Amino acid sequence: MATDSAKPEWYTMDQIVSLCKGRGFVYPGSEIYGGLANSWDYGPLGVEFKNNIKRAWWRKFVQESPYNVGMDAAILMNPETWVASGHVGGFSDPLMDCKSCRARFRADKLIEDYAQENGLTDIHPDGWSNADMEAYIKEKGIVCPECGGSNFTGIRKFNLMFKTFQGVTEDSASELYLRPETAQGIFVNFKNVLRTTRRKLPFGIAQIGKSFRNEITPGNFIFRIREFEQMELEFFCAPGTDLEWYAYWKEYCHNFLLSLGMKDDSVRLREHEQEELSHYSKGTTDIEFMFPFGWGELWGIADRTDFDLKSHADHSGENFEYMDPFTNEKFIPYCVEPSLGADRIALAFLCNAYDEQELDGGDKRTVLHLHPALAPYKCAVLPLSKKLSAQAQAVYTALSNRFMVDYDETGSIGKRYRREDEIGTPYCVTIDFDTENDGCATVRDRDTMEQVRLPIDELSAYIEARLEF
RNA sequence: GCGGGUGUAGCUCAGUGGUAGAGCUCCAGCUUCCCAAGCUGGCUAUGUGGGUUCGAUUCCCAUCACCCGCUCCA
Repeated sequence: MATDSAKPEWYTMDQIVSLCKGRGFVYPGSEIYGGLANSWDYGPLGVEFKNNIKRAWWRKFVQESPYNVGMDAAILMNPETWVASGHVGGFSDPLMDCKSCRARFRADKLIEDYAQENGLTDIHPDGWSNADMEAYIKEKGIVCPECGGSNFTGIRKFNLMFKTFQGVTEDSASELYLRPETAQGIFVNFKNVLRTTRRKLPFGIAQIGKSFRNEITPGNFIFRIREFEQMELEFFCAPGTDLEWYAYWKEYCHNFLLSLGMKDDSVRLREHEQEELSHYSKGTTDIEFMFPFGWGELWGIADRTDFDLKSHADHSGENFEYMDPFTNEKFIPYCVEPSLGADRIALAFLCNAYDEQELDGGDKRTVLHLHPALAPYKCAVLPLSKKLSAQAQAVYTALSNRFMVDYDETGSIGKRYRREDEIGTPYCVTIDFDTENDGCATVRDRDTMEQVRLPIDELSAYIEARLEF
C-alpha cells in the first residue's frame, strides 16, 4: 500500500466506523461475548448496500457482458486444488524472530533487502525453501535490522489458509481448507463451463463468494479482514491476445467505479513494476482508492497467462487444451483476472460518499452521497404529521413493491430528513395536508435539497429512472 | 505474534473502596408542520473471569476487545 500526503483530511476512518455502527451498516462481530478480532457483521442497511454493490457488479460483468457467464463454486475444495495452485507450498510467509530484540521479519524480505543493498540483482528468494533461506542468511551474515544481532529463530511458515475437518472425527485424513480465493473454483470448472455453455474463446467466468485468509495483520475496519467476499472474473483468451484484453478489462473496471459515482481523483491505476510481478504474471494493475489511511488496493487486474490452467493440467492430468475452431490450433488459454474485494469496495464507496456539511445557522448535516443504485433505501416516505399516517402507509406499500423504502413518522420533518441523509437515502417523499386533495407528494433530493411536487402514481417511475448507472 | 495506550448508557464524557451522573440519541404523550424547535415522562452502563476486602466500577492478576506502530496486496 502506498501512502500519500494528499490523503483526505475532512474525515477519518473513526467517523466512518461510528456511522456504520450507529446506523446499522456494520457491527463488530460477536459483540456480546466481547467480540472476535477482525470480524464484522453487516446490519440491515449494510446488507442492502453490499447486495446493491454485488448486484451492480453482476449486472456489468455478467448480465450486460456478451462474453461472461457466472457460477458459484463451493468454499470447500479437494485439498489437491491448493497444492496445484501453490497455496499449500507458497501462500505463506516465512517468518523469523530476532531472539535478542523480539522483532519479527519475513526471511525473504531480509534477503531481498540484503540483495538490493549489495547490488545482487539475481537473488530472488521467492522460490527458495526454508532451509535455503536460513542457510543464506547465516552464510551472508545478515543481521537484524532492529538491533543488529544475528540470533534468529528458525523460519516458521504461517499458512494463510484456514483449516477445517470434513467428517465427524478430527483426523488428518479429512483435513480441508477454507478457500483463500474464489479463482480456483473457476479454474477447476473451466472445462465444465466450456462444454455446457458451448462458449468459444474469448469468454469469462464470474463469481462472487467468500474467501478466508489467516492474515497476520488485519485491520482498517473492513479493509483487510480474514473472512471476506470476492468478486472475481477469470477471462480466458488466446495467447497473444491477452495484453489487449488486459487493457480492455482495466478500462472496464475503472469505468464501472466512475459510473457509480467514484470521484475521479480518489481513484488511480497503478501498474506494477517488473520486479513486483509474480513469476507467472505478465502484468498487473492495481486500481487504488484514497482511503483515510492512504491509497489502498481495491481491484487487482492481472494477466496470469496460462499459469493456472497449466498447473491444474499438470497436477490433475486433465487436458486443458482448447481447440480453436477457426485456426485449428490447440493451446492452453491465457487468463486475465480482475479481482475485487466486495467489503473493500463497500468501504471505498462509503468513504467516497461521506460528507459533513455546515448549514445556515451553524447546523451540521452528515450526508452519504451514495449513488441511488447503491443506497440501501431508494426513498423514504415521511408523513408531515402522524395524522397522515394512513395515506403515507399506502404510498409506502405501493413503493415497497418496486424497491427498498423506509418509513418514518417520528420527530420533526427536518430531523427525519437528516436521518435519511446520514444513511444515503436519495429521495424523501413527504405526504402533506394537500396530498388528499391533489394526489401529489413532495420529493426532496438528498444532494440538492430541492423539492418537486409529483403525482403519487408517478413516484416509482421517477425514482426508478434515477437508479440507472 | 511483539511493543505502547484504552475499556462507565446507543454515542460523547463525568465520578466514587459503601445507593453511578450529565448532554446528545432513542421511545411515548402534548404541541408544531418542509430541513436536528419546545414541554412532560420513560428505557438503557462500569468488557469478561478471578483475587484482596465486611463491601470493588474504583486496588491487584489474568483474559478479551479496540486504537497506534512492525508485518500485507482482494
